Amino acid sequence: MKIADKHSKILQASIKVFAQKGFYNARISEIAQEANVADGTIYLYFNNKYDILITIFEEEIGKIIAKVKQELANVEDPAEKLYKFALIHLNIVEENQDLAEIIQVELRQSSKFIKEYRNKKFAEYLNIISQIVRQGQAAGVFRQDVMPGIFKRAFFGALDEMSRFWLLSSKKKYTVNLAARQISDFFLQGIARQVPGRTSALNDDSSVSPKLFSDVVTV
Amino acid sequence: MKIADKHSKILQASIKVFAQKGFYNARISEIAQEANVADGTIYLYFNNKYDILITIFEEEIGKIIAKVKQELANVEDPAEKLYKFALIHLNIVEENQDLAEIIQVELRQSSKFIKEYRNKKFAEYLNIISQIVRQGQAAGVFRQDVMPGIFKRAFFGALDEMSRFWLLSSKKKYTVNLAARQISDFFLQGIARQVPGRTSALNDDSSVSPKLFSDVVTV
Amino acid sequence: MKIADKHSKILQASIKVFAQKGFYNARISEIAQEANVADGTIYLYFNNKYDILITIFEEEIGKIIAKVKQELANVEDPAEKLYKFALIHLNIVEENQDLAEIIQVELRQSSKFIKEYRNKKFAEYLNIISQIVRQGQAAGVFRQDVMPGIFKRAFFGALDEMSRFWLLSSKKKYTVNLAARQISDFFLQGIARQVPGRTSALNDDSSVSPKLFSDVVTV
Amino acid sequence: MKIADKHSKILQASIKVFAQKGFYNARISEIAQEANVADGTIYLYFNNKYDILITIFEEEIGKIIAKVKQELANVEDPAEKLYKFALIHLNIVEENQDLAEIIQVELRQSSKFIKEYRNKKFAEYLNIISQIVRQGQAAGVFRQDVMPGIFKRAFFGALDEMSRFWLLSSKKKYTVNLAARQISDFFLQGIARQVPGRTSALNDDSSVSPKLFSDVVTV
DNA sequence: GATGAATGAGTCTTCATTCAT
DNA sequence: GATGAATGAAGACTCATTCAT
Repeated sequence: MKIADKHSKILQASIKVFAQKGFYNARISEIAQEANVADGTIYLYFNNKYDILITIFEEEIGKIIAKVKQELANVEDPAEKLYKFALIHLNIVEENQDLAEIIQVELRQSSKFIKEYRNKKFAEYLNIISQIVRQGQAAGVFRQDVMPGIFKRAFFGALDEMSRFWLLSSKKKYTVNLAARQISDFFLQGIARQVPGRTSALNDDSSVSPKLFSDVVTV
Repeated sequence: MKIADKHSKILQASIKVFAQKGFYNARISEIAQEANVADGTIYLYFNNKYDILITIFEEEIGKIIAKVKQELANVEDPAEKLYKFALIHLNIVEENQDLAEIIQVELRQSSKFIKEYRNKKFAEYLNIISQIVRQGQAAGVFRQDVMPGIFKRAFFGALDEMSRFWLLSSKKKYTVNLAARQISDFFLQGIARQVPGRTSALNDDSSVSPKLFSDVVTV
Repeated sequence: MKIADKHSKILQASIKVFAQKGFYNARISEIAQEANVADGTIYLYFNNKYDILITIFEEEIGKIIAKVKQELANVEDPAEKLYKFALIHLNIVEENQDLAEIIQVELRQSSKFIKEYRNKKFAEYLNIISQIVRQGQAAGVFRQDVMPGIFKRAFFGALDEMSRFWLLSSKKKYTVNLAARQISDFFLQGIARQVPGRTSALNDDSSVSPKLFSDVVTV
Repeated sequence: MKIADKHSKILQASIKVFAQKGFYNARISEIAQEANVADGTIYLYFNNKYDILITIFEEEIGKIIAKVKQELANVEDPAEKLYKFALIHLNIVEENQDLAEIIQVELRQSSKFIKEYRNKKFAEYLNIISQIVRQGQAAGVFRQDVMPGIFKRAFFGALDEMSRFWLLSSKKKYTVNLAARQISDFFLQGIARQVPGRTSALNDDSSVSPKLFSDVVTV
């Protein structure tokens, strides 16, 4: 058996067990059993239990980011790109439920390492969104007063919460397509009914906009 | 010292320690020290460590829901209500950072109890949002094709992710007001620049809209 | 309330709880509740949990010994006395089941104190039996080769095991009278059918008897 | 080291420690030290502390019963069999003092499990005695009015109490042979001096005997 | 490399005992 | 004297990690 096989087998087993039990309630012996190896074997491939978790993040999140970037590469229209991002994100969750569960749960732990790690690695993912926004603003199709740093978090958070809903409930109320379409449209068009002659508050010259920018603490 | 005092003292200490270390890495002895009581005293007020966590949720989340509902009571305009909700939510997070940290981290654990609990208690909170949407739709100021069940999750998720950002970074890039304004405007007006004569995809009669509704699996 | 009352109330409650749960599984708080006093009150009357157990032995066993001695006082015939002893012993067990349970169980603990205590206090009780034997031997109605030191233990053991059987089974197969009669007759007449001309092995001049006495290690 | 070895090593160490300190005062760490293994190792072979105790009973009492039955197999005469039983029983106690101590002390605990267990396993042992009695009655060498259900308990109790005496006192006053001979003779011939023409009360036609049988509550 | 028996540090929890009221 | 809330020492048990085979 090739080394790569066993490394991967343990990783896949860990994803399954961590997803089911959570990191702290997962037992090394369970992972070993799931991976069909001896307990000790795991330590030939990983330094410790925590290292397995980190490796899951490193390897799997990297793959996801790469996949999303690649699939967005040939979409030009920023609005379309945003919708596509939502669709891809939700599809990945749908197809990797165990992994998604782990990322959602364990990446929120308050361990110092996790916090730093999330900041770094996650930034890359979130910045795909802010890039789309900036591109749209440059192209003049997105409002100038939208702050990409806030938008990327809001947009990701919306998708993320939708994902959690799916992971929790076995039966799905909405399809991935519907959710992706609705959410991207919320962010693109808003839910307010377009009243002729009325423009968005975000474009408003009045007191609100200036105030918005004076709210910025740091850039 | 009144019983209520000690119960509360232990709860506050737990919130602090759980937020700092996470539930699994928190030691009962740390909580006891933080609360200035003996280890054993904790067990006069709580059945076990897990019971403390549950009690935090039960008592604190209840307070929050009550507070939000009350503060929204005298706002009439649905759009204004949505903005207010965002503002209140973010302010509560800002003012209860330890508690917010715990809710964000521990309420995602995959324990069966937590899952069920979250489903129940959280539904109440999310439904504040969907009520606003339905009210807006009834008043004709929100689009009819917005699905409240998706919207409430998207809107909450956006706020929640923004909160996490704050909890992670010590220095805040954006003020609460700015974030609340931006996020509620994203959802109300969308970020797409209003092109005269163009209507939202959500209102579009074309292929997209019909497909949206055929996507609904369950209502 | 008189002090004596509370001391006694706690003792009676302890007997009940110790009998039900055993000494090690009995909780001071249970005893307090059963005695209708506060936990702390128990320590006004006893030094510690173990002291309660000791006191039960001291006070109650003393009463029993006195009672048995008194009831046997006006019986003259040694054989009748033996039967009477059995009857009284079994009746006391019958009427003080909780206490009997405790004596049976806890007085066998291997604690150094208990061992010494049993040796001392118990000797007094067992010696009532050996006195009867010696009296019978002196009167010429009991065999001379019966060793009172062995007999007292055998006779007591027989009654004790019969008692345990009663304490364990809720429904009684045999009456106290029947058991006392049978057991005392076992020891008095033996169970072997009397064959005319045959004498007991105990009276036998042959190899056995001399061997019996040469077996004595210490007197 | 073979698994059987360690299982047995822990069991033997437990027997020693339980005998010395009693079950409740024995520490797992003491057993581990005595067995020359780590504390945790014990839990590879036993579920918990109590399980060790149960296993001691299950494995050791079974051995004893088998041994007694086997050694009695080639004795024909019921009276001789009774004497032999006494001898074997006392010899086993002599040779397994720690085990005997545990059986005497812990098997009397009032735990529900112990009670049930004792009832079941012990019945088997006691019934060896009642079988001997029935055999003797069938052969016409034991009296018909002896109740085997009472006799077995009386006879066992006598031996058991004698054993306890040995376990408590370091120096032995009597040899095993002497005690076995005396006790079996007590039960076979009785201690009353045979007066010519006098028959046992058990055979008496008078008021006593009929009363005996009317005392039987259940058969 | 692979194994899995063995390790022992670490922690929740219990409960006899104390002592301020 | 009586209370019962508070204490904190003590111990069973778990499980990540090691290492001899």
